[in-house]
Amino acid sequence: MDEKYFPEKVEEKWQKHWEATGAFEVEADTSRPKFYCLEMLPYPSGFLHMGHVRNYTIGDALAWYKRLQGFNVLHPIGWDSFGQPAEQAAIKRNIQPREWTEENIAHMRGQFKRLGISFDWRRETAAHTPQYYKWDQWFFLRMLERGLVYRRTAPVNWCPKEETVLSNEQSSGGVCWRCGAVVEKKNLEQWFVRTTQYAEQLLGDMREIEAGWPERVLTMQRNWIGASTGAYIDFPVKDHEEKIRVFTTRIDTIYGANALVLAPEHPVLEKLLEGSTQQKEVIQFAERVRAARSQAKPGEDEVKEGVNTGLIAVNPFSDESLPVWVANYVLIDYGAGAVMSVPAHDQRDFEFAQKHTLPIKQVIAPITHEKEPSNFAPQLGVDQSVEMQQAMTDYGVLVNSSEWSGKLSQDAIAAMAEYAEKHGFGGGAVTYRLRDWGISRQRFWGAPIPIVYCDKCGIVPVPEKDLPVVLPERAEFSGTGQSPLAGVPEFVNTTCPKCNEPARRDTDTMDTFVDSSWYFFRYCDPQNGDAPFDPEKAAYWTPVDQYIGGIEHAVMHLLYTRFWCKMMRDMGLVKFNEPVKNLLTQGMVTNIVEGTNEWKAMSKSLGNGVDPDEMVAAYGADAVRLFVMFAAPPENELRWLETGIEGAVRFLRRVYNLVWRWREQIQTAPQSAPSDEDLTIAERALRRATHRTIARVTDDFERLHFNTSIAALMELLNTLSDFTAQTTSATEPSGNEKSELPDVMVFRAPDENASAGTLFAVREALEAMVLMLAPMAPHAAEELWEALGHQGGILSKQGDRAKWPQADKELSRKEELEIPVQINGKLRGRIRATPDASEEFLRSAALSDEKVRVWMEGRDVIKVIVVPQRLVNIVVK
RNA sequence: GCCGGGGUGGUGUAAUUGGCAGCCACGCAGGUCUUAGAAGCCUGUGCCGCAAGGCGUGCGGGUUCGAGUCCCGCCCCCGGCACCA
Repeated sequence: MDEKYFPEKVEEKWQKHWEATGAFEVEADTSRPKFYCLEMLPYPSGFLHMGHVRNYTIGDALAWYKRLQGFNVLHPIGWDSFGQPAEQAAIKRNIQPREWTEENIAHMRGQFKRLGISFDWRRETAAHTPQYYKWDQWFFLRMLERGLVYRRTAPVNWCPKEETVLSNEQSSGGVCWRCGAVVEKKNLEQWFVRTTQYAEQLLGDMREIEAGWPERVLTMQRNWIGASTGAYIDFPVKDHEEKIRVFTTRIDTIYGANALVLAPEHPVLEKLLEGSTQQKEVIQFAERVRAARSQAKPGEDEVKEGVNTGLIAVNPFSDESLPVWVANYVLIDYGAGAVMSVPAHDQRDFEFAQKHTLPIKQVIAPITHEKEPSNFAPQLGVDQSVEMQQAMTDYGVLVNSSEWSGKLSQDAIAAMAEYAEKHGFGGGAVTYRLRDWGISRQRFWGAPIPIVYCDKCGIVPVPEKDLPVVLPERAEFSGTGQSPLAGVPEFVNTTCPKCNEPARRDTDTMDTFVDSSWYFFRYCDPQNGDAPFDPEKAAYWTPVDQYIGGIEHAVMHLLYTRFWCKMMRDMGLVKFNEPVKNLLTQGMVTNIVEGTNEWKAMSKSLGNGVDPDEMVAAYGADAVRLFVMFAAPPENELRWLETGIEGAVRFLRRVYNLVWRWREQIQTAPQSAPSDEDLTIAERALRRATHRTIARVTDDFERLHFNTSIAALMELLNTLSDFTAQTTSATEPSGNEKSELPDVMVFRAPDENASAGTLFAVREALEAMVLMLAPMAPHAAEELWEALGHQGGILSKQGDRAKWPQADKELSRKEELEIPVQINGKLRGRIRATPDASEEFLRSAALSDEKVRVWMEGRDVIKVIVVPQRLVNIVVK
């Protein structure tokens, strides 16, 4: 140990030690409790940014804490190394994506090591290696067998900037998740994963993770899945066999239906309109709508427009004839792609009816307190299109609804669905907003889809023995909107696995969210050549105990990985429903934008980025990590403040100096605690402070309140500093020491005759503090732990392995309390008492306190409230 | 519009169950050391007031001996979704 704290030197020393001793390497061991601590894997963009530093620092703190608590901790890292930017770099710098990606990984790996993040590096995986993406392809084939992957032509989201298809999740809000470009609609043949098959489970199983996931994320997923309970109804069409199915949540309003409205793309139209004079008009209308949509901006509502098809449907409840319309406001991929239009009770139908002057019929009356449903006599005409200003969408009482009139909406909804089912024209149903996951990407840098197209045999899956379908080393990146793989003949041209005739490979690659859906299972068994992972090994480590990452993946990655887990469960690979027990979404790291007073996420374009490497060079990794953990709770925004890091270094230096000062003397401290009588008041107080701090910090770690645990450690340091000052002889340091080390705080030597009690209390405090500091500042902690006389490192595998300190319950209670005394709720005095003081004692002590008496003069005591250990409140009049 | 989260000093924040509002840190001010500065150390720092004291957790009400915390109404900020039938 040097006299002065040199972070660079200390950090290098311990990083080498960890590497040499394999300190963070773990194996499954059923005799020990496990803890799987996982941070979302990074995209290898080239450089770690402060957001990464925060993410991995949080995870690392937890990993250290759990190790010290005796858990077998899996803390792995890997790379989300497929994806769009590698291709852009290829175009821009004339370098192949692989080269670019691997250079970036090498650099970022170095950054991680300089930060001292405690990964088991032997388990490192990268999505772009054939050893990894082989299993993406394997999963694809397994899902294909199970009907969970299928190919179809569908209108898909197209990012014009990246020239590829996006999933619904990736184009949420009408913009590309990565580049922000406004997405267009394109009709393409694509591979889809049947996520909708698990919609119900994706929603229902949330119960299992409710306690461990942020409300925000659960809500976002719930909204995204969007379950809607209602009923479907099949409407017969006059002169046709086909029926038209609609979905509605308001079957109680069915007597108010004035039309059926279909989405322009509805498949049933083709048959129904065959030979009809209206056919042409409907087709033209559909074309017009599609053209308008491909140029529409997100958030802009179209004007409701439609055409009458001339078809007539029959309301199965009322036998009324209803015209069948096609309109732009009905969505093909939600519900049944058709609705019954009830303008009186649905705002959209109302607007449509106004536009096309269709009749409006009220069938729900509002409930008022003056009129009971039983004696409500509707005096309503049939057409209210003149009177009504907007739709009445509330529940109410049914009117104008034949025998259903007089029922309440809630009751009618259930009864009418049941009636429809009984009579065979409908029934209760739940529909979901969630759509299937389109995974085809017209990109080069991804896992090739293991499919071959043969003129004779059609779509043929690549046999498992031929996996992986390896990505070619190079391709041309022209930006033509077609996959670059299509321009690589040696890749495209192959033979059909079935008939051996010439055939063509699928030239799309998989969405990179496929890679990240199961990577943390691969970490459990990263070298496996025969399977994605050994289910037994995964059974030990998974599910993930704590997952940490950004909120931006609330719906995309976290929904896909939940789906994947259920799919793997049904394949027998895992035994649970949910892959992640606890989720922490960390907040953004922001910095002030120069010339403004706005805090915004660090970014190149705003010029407010801070380079982690520079910070580590200037202050040390430990100080950077400590500040990041201290400045705000993990979920909050973190405002970057250089003065804050300086504060963190100051704290570390003070701890360091204190250890330096005591390191020799405390070697002679007694091994077991002296009895209370052998301790001075100050020594006892220090011991109590130590144990109270242990209790607080432990509790804070359990709740992931890292910022308050650091505050508690700072308090202990302040207490220890005061204690040290008191027990130190008043002699000044010699002039020599000063001049030799002018910029170091020079401490006076502790009293050479320090009592055994002092030495014990100080050592206890220092050891506890150093160990509790290890999660945030592991390098400094290691150095100090060694200085305190321990060999082989904190995680030493030989005997002297450190354990998280235990709080002594008795000691962590306060010896004496200051109990506030209030008069009529206002603080007027304080009394001293032990924690076990009786109510009676507190009461009389409070009433006889001098300060309190002054305030009671001339007034009557009405009541005295005594809360033991807390306060006394005297009510006077 | 619907759903979710939030509003506490100059700043980041803290406050198991309703029980001393503001821990810890940043910043600021004063002091000490120094030829001077930096660093370090010490003291102070919610607002008003010389003080006694009063006021104070977005606003207005309520429950309670007692409310940052619970209830009702409102305002504002952030995030998500949005023609979802």
